[in-house]
Amino acid sequence: MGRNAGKSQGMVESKTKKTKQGVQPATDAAAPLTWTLKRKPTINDVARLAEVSKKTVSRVINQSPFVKDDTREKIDAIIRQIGYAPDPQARGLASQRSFLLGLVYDNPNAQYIVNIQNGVLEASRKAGYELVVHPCDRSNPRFAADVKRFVERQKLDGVVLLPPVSENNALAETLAEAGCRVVRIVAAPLDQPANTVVYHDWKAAGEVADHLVDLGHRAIGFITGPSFYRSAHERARGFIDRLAAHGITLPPERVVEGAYTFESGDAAAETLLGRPDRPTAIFASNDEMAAGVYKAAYRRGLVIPRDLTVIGFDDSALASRMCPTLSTVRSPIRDMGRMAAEKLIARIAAGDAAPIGASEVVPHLLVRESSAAPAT
Amino acid sequence: MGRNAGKSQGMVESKTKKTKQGVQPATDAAAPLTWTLKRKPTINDVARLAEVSKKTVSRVINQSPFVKDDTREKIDAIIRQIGYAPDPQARGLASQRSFLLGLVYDNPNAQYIVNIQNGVLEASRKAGYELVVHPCDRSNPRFAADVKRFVERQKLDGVVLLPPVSENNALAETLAEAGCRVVRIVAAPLDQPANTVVYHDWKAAGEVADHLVDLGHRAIGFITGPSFYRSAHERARGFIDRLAAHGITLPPERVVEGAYTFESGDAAAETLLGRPDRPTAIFASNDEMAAGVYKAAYRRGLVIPRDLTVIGFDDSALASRMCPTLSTVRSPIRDMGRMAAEKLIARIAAGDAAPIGASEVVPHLLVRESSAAPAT
DNA sequence: TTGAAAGCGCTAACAA
DNA sequence: TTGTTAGCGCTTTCAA
Repeated sequence: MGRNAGKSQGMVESKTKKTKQGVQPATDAAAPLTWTLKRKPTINDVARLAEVSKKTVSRVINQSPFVKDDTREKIDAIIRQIGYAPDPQARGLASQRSFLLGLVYDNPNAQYIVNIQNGVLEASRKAGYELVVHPCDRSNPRFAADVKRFVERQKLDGVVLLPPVSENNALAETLAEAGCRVVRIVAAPLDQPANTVVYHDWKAAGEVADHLVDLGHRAIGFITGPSFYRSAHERARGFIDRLAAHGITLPPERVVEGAYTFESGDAAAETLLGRPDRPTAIFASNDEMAAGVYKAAYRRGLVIPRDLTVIGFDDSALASRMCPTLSTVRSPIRDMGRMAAEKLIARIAAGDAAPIGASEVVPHLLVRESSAAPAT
Repeated sequence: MGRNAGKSQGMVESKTKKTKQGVQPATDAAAPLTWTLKRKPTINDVARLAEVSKKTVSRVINQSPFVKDDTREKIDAIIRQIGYAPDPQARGLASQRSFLLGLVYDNPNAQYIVNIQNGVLEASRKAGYELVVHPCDRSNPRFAADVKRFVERQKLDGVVLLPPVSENNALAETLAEAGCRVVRIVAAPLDQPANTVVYHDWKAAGEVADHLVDLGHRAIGFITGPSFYRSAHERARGFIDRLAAHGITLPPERVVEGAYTFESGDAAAETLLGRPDRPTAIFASNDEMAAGVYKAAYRRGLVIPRDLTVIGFDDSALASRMCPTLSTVRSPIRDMGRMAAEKLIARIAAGDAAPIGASEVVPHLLVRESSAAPAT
């Protein structure tokens, strides 16, 4: 100890202390009724005008219960009168937080990002948080360190992780260890319920299977997502299991792996439709790929849905704009963003005390024009 | 003065000073070679290890030229060694900044937002800024005050405004008065070049006119954007002027105002195609509406492009995924975001000193499958 | 070229 | 229930 002790103190009485105040009332006695300074009011101004200590004002700001009602009202009135707003930087510096939430993603789907983002914003706004967006690149070996650095430097109060980066357990742990609350949006439960918003794509994929079978399709093609996406697994599992329940097994040549891109959907459909007995229906694991199927069908002169039923997944903007409109699965994406942010905020507010139930989302099938019974 | 003077000083020597340090080397003398503390290193740690004052470290961090090279290298080495990173909150509190950029928008087009956002992120990352996104709602009467409050509270170093809210001069002025640098992305010059990235949609719309005329179209339908969008005006001006240059005047019944939405495009096309002598080509002021035109044509059994040529604007994801693919105008949206952020950062760095040239963007026409000569 | 000391605006620990 | 005091980690005069 004592390395610093006393070295920064001295006979300061004699020095002129430069305070930051601008114009002052002629006497210190009277509190001005209106705020006439250009300078933005600080907690000190509020304290002086209310004739209480900074700390009491601080208590009011932070909703401490240990303030007499009169005192609180008086302070609130002055705060409103002079338009005081606490400085988040100062607040954060003193309390080791930031009043900032983060959104970390590496998903290329713009519509998805914006929808989630809007949901997160809806909740965070309400609670007085601002949102810092932070795309990342899993292919970069330093990406986890980068994200950690971002979170630490900004002292983020919490972070929402989107798939597929949300599926990276190592990252989630790293961030949690760094003292940042994390909520992950994921396709399958892989963490405590308080830390995840889970969407059960497999159930919806099962609905797709039911739908196709109900229509009478037996020759069914399936384009999966890339194997490193959890959602791709879940969608495949739900679809295949449910088909099996109907006594249908997809032969390997009817299943093609796509990359969740338009081009890959086109190519996969080309493969499926190029075989001697082409399927009468194709389920593409997302809308982008389903659009690719449309293209392949268009090129071959096949008419949807007369010659081919096509089902997508995501209900992206595309789905309702295609001609014919695309049957697809809708997830309440924006709601998922909102739920994730709400979880985060609840945990921040409760100091992680209050247990927070699971947030589960079950998407559902929207039948549109691209569905029809197979030609007989 | 003296309101505060002396009241917070005293005989501090005798008090135990509670410093935040964790484990310390046994003696103050030797600087440890590696950083063994759990606590994140601060500027004080760097100063102590480098045996210089805080201020000198600060100078190094802030790239001050007034540091001897040896000193700088020594400090840099230690910074790297212990993995020190300055705390933006503390830095900001002391210097009245935040190292944060803002993105303010009220545009509903997700793809557009994300593209711009990515461009802004590309530039701001590089310069060590993080990005706070802030959608707003012009229909709310308090929206300008809200945005101002946001900018002031967060002490944003700069803000990028997207259209259409970027067209609001009052907002831009309010923010500038609040001391925040603003760069606007706009469809027509309405500010100093340093403050805007201008995209010349009218030129590209002219290209569309040339293209249609070259193909031989004379009966041309035009769906404009909503009149309160600057871009809608510019696109209309460019298109109509250029048609006029070819000696073509659009009769009023061939011009319908849309709302930049899919549905409005559908409805407008319905109107245009429902008239006795329907146009052989339709230029929709954005891709969303062009998709609506596809739908109306599909419903009426018209084949694009055989019966109808359709041109869009924006080169959204939709355009290349439609069947047939849509001829449209591509703006380098992401680049515009990057340019805007670069301007902001340059102005911040230069203290607004260095004049920054105009950033002008000229989009261009992409001819795809939806273009053809009119049937004869 | 460097350093000492005083804040930035707020919260925290402790005391009253 | 309220106030006092010492920081949070950095930059900024001003002086050396």
